[in-house]
Amino acid sequence: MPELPEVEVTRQSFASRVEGAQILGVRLGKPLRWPLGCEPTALVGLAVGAVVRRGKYLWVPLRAHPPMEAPRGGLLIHLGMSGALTFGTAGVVGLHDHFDLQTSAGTLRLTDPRRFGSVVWSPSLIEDPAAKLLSRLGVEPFDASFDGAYLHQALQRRRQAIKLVLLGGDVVVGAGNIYACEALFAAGIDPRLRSDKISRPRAERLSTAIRGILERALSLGGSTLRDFHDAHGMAGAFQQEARVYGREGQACRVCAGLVRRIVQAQRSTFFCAHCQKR
DNA sequence: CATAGCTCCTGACCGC
DNA sequence: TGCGGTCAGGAGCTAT
Repeated sequence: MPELPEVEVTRQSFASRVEGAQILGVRLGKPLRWPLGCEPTALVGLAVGAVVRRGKYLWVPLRAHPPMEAPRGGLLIHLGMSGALTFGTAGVVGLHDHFDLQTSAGTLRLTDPRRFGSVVWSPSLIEDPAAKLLSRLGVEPFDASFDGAYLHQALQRRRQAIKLVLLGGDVVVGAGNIYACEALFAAGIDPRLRSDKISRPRAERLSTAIRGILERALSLGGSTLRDFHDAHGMAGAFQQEARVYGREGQACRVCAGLVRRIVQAQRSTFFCAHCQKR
């Protein structure tokens, strides 16, 4: 579910409220993708710092009380395919609530039916396991370093279809299946086109499209396909603006041709063969 | 190094 | 209503 906009919307919905809170306890449900990596009780008494996002990961820094003391690592959280975080008064523990961080300001809860998500303790962002999980991530789409020149240069080294390179996240992070499809539509590029065949001008358009689509989704609170919501329980609205994603067989909103669905690396790709060229 | 395929898990949906 | 098959927003791991 969650791509960069959904993760960022989630972060914004609880970061300021949890910052400075003290950890009172940790509750673990069924196993997530990886074990927590520390004794849950070892976190009790630590204070929560400023939550930051890297790609689709959230880093929750922890430090000893009082806050002047050195950092005591943090929690690296990923929402996987079906994860959602809520923050507030902890209600009844549901079937899919697999992690609670109980703090003096409220409980941060991960609800994740498929359990592809993870909460992993790490001593810092530059030490394992956090460093390992973040090491191959590409640039942030909103960084100044992400531009047409960078994208073109990075794509020159790949022969995979452009859609798969965007999904890979090692050139630029943040676009999952929905936004990769939408960005390629916006840029007028066929998702099957080999990355190294993309010209400099088209790379320029694509970088602009990726940033634009993610920005637009962010401003709309993300996409709600099945049940995404932020930590306040708010749904997103971007999916109503989708030009191609999930619209197989429907008329393209630009040329009225039929939107097609193909499968690339076992994942659906939606595109308009008339508007998107090789 | 780049790439292809597999994998984790549960729920929703579709056709019979 | 029940059953089986298919598909789903992610991404690390392994083998080549």
